[in-house]
Amino acid sequence: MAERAQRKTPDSSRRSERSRRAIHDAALSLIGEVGYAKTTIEGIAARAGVGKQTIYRWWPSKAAVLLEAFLDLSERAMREEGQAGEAGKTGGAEEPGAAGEPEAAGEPEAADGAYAIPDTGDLETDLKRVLRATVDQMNDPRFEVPSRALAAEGIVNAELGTEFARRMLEPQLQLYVHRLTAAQAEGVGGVRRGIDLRIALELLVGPIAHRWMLRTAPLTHAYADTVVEYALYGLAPRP
Amino acid sequence: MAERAQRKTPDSSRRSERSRRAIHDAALSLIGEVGYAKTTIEGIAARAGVGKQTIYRWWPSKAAVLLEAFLDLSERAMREEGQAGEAGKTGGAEEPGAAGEPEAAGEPEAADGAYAIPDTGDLETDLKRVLRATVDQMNDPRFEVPSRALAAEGIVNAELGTEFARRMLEPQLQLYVHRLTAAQAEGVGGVRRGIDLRIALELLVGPIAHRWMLRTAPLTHAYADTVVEYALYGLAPRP
Amino acid sequence: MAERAQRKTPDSSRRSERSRRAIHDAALSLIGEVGYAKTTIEGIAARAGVGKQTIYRWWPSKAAVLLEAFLDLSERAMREEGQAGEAGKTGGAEEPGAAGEPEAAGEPEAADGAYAIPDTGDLETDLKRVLRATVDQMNDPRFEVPSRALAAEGIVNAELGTEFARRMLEPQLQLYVHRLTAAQAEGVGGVRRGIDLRIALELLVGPIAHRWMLRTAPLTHAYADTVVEYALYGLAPRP
Amino acid sequence: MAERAQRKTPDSSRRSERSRRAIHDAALSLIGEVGYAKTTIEGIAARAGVGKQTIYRWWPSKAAVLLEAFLDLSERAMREEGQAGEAGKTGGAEEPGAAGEPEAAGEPEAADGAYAIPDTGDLETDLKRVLRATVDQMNDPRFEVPSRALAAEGIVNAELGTEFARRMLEPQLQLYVHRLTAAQAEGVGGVRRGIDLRIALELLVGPIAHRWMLRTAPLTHAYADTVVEYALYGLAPRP
DNA sequence: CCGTAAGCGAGACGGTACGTCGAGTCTTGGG
DNA sequence: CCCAAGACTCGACGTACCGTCTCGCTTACGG
Repeated sequence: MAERAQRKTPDSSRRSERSRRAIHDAALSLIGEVGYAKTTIEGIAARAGVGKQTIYRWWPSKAAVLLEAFLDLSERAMREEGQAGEAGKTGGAEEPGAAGEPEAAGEPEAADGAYAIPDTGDLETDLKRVLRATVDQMNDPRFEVPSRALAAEGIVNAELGTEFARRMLEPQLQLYVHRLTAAQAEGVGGVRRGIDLRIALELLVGPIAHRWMLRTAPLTHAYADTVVEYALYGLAPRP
Repeated sequence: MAERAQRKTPDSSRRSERSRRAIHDAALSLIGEVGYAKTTIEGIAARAGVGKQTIYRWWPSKAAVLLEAFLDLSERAMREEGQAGEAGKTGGAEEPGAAGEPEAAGEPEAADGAYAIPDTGDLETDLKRVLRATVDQMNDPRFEVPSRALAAEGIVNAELGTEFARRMLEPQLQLYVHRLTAAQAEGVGGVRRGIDLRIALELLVGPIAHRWMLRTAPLTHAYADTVVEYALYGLAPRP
Repeated sequence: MAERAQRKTPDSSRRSERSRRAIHDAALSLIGEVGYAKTTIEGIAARAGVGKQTIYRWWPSKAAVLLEAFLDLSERAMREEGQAGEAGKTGGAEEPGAAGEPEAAGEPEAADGAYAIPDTGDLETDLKRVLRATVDQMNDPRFEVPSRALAAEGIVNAELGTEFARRMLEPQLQLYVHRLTAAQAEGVGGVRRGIDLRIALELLVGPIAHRWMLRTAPLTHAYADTVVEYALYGLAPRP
Repeated sequence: MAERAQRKTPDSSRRSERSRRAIHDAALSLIGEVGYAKTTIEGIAARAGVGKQTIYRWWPSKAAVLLEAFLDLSERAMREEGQAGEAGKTGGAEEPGAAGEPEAAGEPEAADGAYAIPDTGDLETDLKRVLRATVDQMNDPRFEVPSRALAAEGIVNAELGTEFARRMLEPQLQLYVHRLTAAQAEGVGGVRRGIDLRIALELLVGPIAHRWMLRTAPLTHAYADTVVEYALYGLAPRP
């Protein structure tokens, strides 16, 4: 989306990295301060000390600016975390995915193997750990406003929604699929054969997203734990 | 929301029913035609043959107009359906709630008893029936655009989101709770004691909502069925 | 203008005198406070504690309300003055004429003879006296704002302008004509025969009005005196 | 007035001359067609094919637009006239001044010397000529509507009134002062020494303005002539 | 003496214009 | 040719009043 030109494809090699950064920062800070709806392109340009045209030249819409800025933010956040912590704790899921593909800029993305759901052999514990991390991230105010803005935009705007899902969410969701695949291979103590893992994943992640969306009740670790338990063992009485 | 005044509480007994209706209709048709973002208050007023002030007098925002119009639509749709069909088929869930209250009166929960999840004694079948109906409704183009618009607005705007959930979704969700409560009482073939029914419900409805939101894959009856099965019997191998 | 009906001539015998008065007062006070342009019918109605329709029923325009209110004011001012002073001093000219015909209400208008330019036999002195009074009235802040509003409206709106001139100004101007007629009869020390008195009057009153209109210089008694002298004896060197 | 900024002083060097012209033309034509009161900024913008903001950016009010447009018109009218005629005929007075300055430059008095009251040595004749021209201009329908609008606005709005007088009227009035000064130097057949020329001028011009304002009688050449005669030789019998 | 038909206060209504904001495009001057 | 700056056209915002139209209510009259 970043590379999409506006009229006659500007020469991206001459692009000012300084401006790009300033626009990201301005966009994120403004959205944090006044909300997405009241954030304007003009406002971003002014705060970034940039001409409006510089934004229009490189991005097709306000949402695209935010998406890129947010991707950048997540990536940076992840890198910091990755340095000092171990990978397992990191794995957010749902909203603010960790391993977005880097766009435009060329920094190599090492994540793939680095950020994975840990496999202690105990599926239940592993899933709880990851889902708790996801819940934490969703509660992090730094991420909440932009996440909501992007999710909202994505619900209504299919193109951006797809982009958002592909770049932010899918990488995370794939981690689940990996872990569940492993669990399915284990036999006992894992996941039943024949289970569609994509749907299995949604059984875990859907309820979290639902509660986040509707704000019907707070998102807590306890909630995450219960979701994992119910999903693994079902609602029906065990025979 | 209708009674909420704007500046110095207009006299709602003098309110023109004709205008209210025309505004609802204009709002829904415009949103269907050009989408929520490009629908303007000015446009609604023009199409409804109404002064802008008449909208501003009675609603605080475009979203509020749409919410009320949509509630009205659902209600009418329900009434029609209720006349010719039986209740079981009706029970939509997630998005476009069926049992909106008559909106002039203020009761938050109006699922008169008329609209309830059927209880054939077979929980799995009953849930599949309802979830399929929900899926159908989500795929109904008449509802899709406004639903997405309201959901998007609700994600970002907590006040409207709460209102939306309270008036559109909760009545439906309560139906699930009722049915699950009955199932829990049954003993065998139902729901395990000790299960938090609110969470149980989210296990069923969350995945549907998730897929609808992210558009990762089409929402089908088969999907609904699978979700019910996984939720009831768990992902783990049965002992 | 007051009697002109709006649609189907309301029954003026049932008219509320209380409202009429309240509207006059509200109109004058509002115009004094915020100026004519920012005075609105709605504002007058609100301050008068009157329904808007009551204004629209009896007056065709804001200007008409003001005209009537101002006429009323002048009349009352005159009556008060007339009680305690002698007539000669009173005679204002130009703008806020004294002897408007009373409208609608039936109070007898005694003015005609009462308010006249004094005839001491010395034309120059008499004219100075009257012109000084006119100047005083134009400088009276109580009259200035409404006068200017009405004059402005009258310049642009011929109908109202005529009405204004006829009811406010003409009575005053006629007084000049009377006095000049007498002066013309006198022979020496008066006005030359063959002089068109209407034009003579304008020679006296025009310069005052001009200066009032353009605000090029303050209106003073000295100015009035000089105008009288120049008008009587001409600009050219006397032979 | 054009350079006066609205909020944060736009850069007048970037100003679009095309728009300025279009706005002038639109304003004058609309005022001619529907009158000043029914002319709206929105209407001017629409007819000029210009955004409203472009008007609000450069002018503080509708009246200011008209003033500038009218100044421009007078200037152009003058230039045309000046090319083909001799100066004497030109001298309008009162309302639509002839010698507007080029307005981009700021000199308040631009009567280059080119436009002056002729001095044939016969003051009476000279004054009649000029006053007749003034009368003609006041009767010219092209000028009447805008003149009345500006005069009306100026009566009520001191700031605009002053501006109007300074830029439109004063240059003309100064011409009178020049001519009268010359006349005063002449001795016999001119103007008496000791006469205040400013007041003398008002004696000539005031009556014309008065009659124009009140519409009490038509403005004719004969009237102009009579005014000159009365003013020069006085109303009183000559000894 | 009692209905009934005004005038009245109140204020909702369909409109028009206001003055402002921001979108997205275009132009200018500087690096 | 990118960029900052910002003027441009356009369209929508939310507000203020317009002049018309009900509403109840009071008030005086005429059957």
